[in-house]
Amino acid sequence: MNATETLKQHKIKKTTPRIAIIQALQKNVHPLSEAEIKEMMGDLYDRITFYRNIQTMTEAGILHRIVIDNVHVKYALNDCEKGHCHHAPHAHFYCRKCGEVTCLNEVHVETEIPEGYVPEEFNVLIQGICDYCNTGR
Amino acid sequence: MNATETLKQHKIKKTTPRIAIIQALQKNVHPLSEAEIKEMMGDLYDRITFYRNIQTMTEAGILHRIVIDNVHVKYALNDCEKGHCHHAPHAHFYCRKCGEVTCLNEVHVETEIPEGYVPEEFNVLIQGICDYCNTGR
DNA sequence: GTTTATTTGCAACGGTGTTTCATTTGTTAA
DNA sequence: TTAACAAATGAAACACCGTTGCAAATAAAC
Repeated sequence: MNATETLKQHKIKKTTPRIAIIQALQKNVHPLSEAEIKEMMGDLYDRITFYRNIQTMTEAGILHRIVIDNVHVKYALNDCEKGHCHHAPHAHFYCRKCGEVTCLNEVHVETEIPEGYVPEEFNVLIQGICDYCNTGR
Repeated sequence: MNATETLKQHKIKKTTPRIAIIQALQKNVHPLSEAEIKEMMGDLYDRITFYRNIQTMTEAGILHRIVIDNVHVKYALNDCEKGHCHHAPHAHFYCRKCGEVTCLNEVHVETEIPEGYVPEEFNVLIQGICDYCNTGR
């Protein structure tokens, strides 16, 4: 599905910066950082607009943020076809060497949640070394 | 165990700011934010020293950082006795209403990690509403 | 095409986290 | 105890991250 269709389907306005962000993410296998998206957007990039659109499109269900730590953040489309991110709750693998994030399969988390607590969202991040970095290719 | 013993046991120097940070965390059931620790430290707080000590003590195995999102970070002692944080890998519950973090039980994560990937660390954050906020007490 | 609501992009701001460096402090060993 | 050394502190300065208010531009609906 192309960027225009995606925006229409989620009922938010089709604007140049939004299309550019979606296309940048579509062109890559892995989730991207803001810097990477910025580079791909060229002149179309504006910091404030970027943050606002990330928020709007996250709320609209078009993409999701992947928080590695309080400094590193990546963005990925919910419907990316590559990997396993079909927006079923899934885990993310962060490679400490190359910094790439890979969306993993659906995840099952088992822990004891105290009486009365109501879970709404599960975030699972696995850190380590990816195959690429591990085997030297 | 008191703060001085903790530092000695982990073989790092006993300094005033470090003791103050540990004591602040010991006095509270829940993990604390920097702002909360700062308030408890009073004059003993210095931003740069704080960040460096968090890093030093994290590496030494005294405490751990809990990253909620790229803006909200909390800190907790590894051996807190309260809750379940005996430094076995555990999940964290973040209450979206009151902002408190609760350390949960040991966690078991099930997902399919691709061939060749070497996991080193699992981070699990569950977001939702805590009992306290849910039942109105 | 005109209207209307949304979005953009600028200015300005506050928070987060790091590096460099001189000074102070803690520890170890005499 | 004191001297000597290594480590930690705190000040200044910097780079990023993320948000808000507001006027101008733009998209969608009529």
